Amino acid sequence: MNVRPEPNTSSTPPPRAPDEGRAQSQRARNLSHVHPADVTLSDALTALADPVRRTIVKELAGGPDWTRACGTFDLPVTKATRSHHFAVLRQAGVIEQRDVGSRRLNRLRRPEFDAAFPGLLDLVLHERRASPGES
Amino acid sequence: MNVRPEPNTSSTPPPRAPDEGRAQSQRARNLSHVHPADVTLSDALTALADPVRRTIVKELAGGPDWTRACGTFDLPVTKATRSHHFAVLRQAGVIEQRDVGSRRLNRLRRPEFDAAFPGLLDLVLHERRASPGES
DNA sequence: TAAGGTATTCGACGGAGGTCGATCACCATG
DNA sequence: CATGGTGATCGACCTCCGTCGAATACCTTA
Repeated sequence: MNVRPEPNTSSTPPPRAPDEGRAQSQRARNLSHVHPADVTLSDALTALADPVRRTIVKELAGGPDWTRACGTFDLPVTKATRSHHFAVLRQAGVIEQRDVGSRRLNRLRRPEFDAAFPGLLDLVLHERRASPGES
Repeated sequence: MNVRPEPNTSSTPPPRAPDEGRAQSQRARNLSHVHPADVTLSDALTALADPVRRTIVKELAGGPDWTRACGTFDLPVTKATRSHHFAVLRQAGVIEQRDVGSRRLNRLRRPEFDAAFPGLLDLVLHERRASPGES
């Protein structure tokens, strides 16, 4: 699980917290990212094999970058599980996160992830419905 | 886990057991296949998330169809586990199997699986090495 | 400072799945 | 028929991981 300097790969200029120029907060310091290029195929497939995580990815692709906080997703799990899934997606290079105020905004790493695993995200985004299986 | 009539989708004419025209043996009757079109994305991703199964897929792609029996693969697991993995790949629509004599020959369902999950097999076949991580 | 909202962390639980040895079924030879 | 080879099945074990409640940390607003 490598961690990169993480240059600004965003397609849209990300919003900033009010206290812009100050030192990183402890919360932001704990936010470690992994670049898709450093992710194994095992980790990528495992991350996207979970239906809850695929729901997150699909909802995230439905809107602009940096507009969805973790709590705004419609998921059939509690806060703790939700937080776990976001961490897995982040460590698998699928999403990028940034703290703004008390919320944590998300972005789907479309171009970088596509470069590392061509077609994989498309497969997820073209999926009819999640797995649980009712119409 | 649907089971289809399974028409002959092979690219190469598959070999036949010596007793060609006879009734299906019990062994062949237990061999149930699932067409990739009937496989969920969850099952496809889960099947290919395992390093042992990806090794099978890659070895299978390295030679012609219907030339590799289950026992001819170089896998770090016992017979029982090996048999389990082949069953998972079969139920996920990744491979097709056919009994010839006392052996069970395999075929990678390249065109059908590609049609159902474009790019997914390519991702696996282009993977540098399996996950365990030593060169 | 207090209160409320957002999100992570911790510890525990339970189920799913990868693994194995042993056994069994089937096929092909002597 | 007996033997050996191939592969599936069974039962058990164990680890991983998805899940949760509770506690904690951080931010914002009053």
